[in-house]
Amino acid sequence: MIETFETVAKAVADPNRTRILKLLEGGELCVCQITTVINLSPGGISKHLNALKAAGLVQQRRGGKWVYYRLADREINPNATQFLALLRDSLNDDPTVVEDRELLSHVNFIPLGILCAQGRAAIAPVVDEPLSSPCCGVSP
Amino acid sequence: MIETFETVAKAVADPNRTRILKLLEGGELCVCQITTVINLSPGGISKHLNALKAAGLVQQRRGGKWVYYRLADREINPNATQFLALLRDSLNDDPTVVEDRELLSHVNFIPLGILCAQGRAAIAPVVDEPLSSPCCGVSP
DNA sequence: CTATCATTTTACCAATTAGCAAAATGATAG
DNA sequence: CTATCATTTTGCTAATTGGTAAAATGATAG
Repeated sequence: MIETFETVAKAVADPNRTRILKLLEGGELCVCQITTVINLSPGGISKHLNALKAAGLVQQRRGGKWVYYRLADREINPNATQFLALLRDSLNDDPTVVEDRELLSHVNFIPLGILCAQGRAAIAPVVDEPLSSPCCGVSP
Repeated sequence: MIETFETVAKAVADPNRTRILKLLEGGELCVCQITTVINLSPGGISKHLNALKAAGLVQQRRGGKWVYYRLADREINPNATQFLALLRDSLNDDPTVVEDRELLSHVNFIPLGILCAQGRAAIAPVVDEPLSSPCCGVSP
């Protein structure tokens, strides 16, 4: 029992995993979408997702070619539910979380086929553009 | 910000530290009381307490020869407050936590001077006695 | 001021973990 | 069936962490 609690707390105690959980608060995502936003190797993301699943924090579903993850809705583990509730009220103003959400909003426009193939390159131009660079059509 | 959250979550994600926090829910305790119940080396306990303090989960107070720790009451860190609330509703039926509380109830009868000097030996006879050993005055 | 004693810090070891690259898996499309 | 492609698993390395023993600290009592 204390072991279960520990598993969940450990799963939450990693910044990349909390970032993933905060992303999933917006609804389910496929692995390559998560990978694009968090910017780790696919293997690394998969391992994190596995840790979250083992803790009962997320669930999986295959849809065609892709695997989608979402926050656990079925109550597998009461500890997990409580941690998810805590997390929902936390970090909403965290710069990294805000940035991830912003990036995700761009990612959402990209068809999965293209996104999975190209990864971050599919959105790179948007990413590197800071704010008000004098672009396209400003008078010489 | 996410770093603070991570610090708190990491602090909670260790079973010996959660045991300490659950003990402190009953009120402040001096280091040697905690050491006796958790049964780690003093150095180890001190390090755990330091991690909890760094996370804003506990506070310190010196009283004469001894240092007392308690759950953070001043709101140092909103994350910490939330985790403490979560923890208060968790693990209350956990065997280890229950056992720790039981042991603490015995420890509470022992003057600190004796407890700090003798450590677990001061309560050892109670600890090893299971339940109904045929003791003192049962007919031959 | 010195000795004592609770606590903290330090030095070190064993175990765990996050990360990547590359191989393995397993589903889909032809 | 075979090829492709998303995801997972598998070594492997570097870094972190929990534990102890022992030295250092710092307050108290004589």
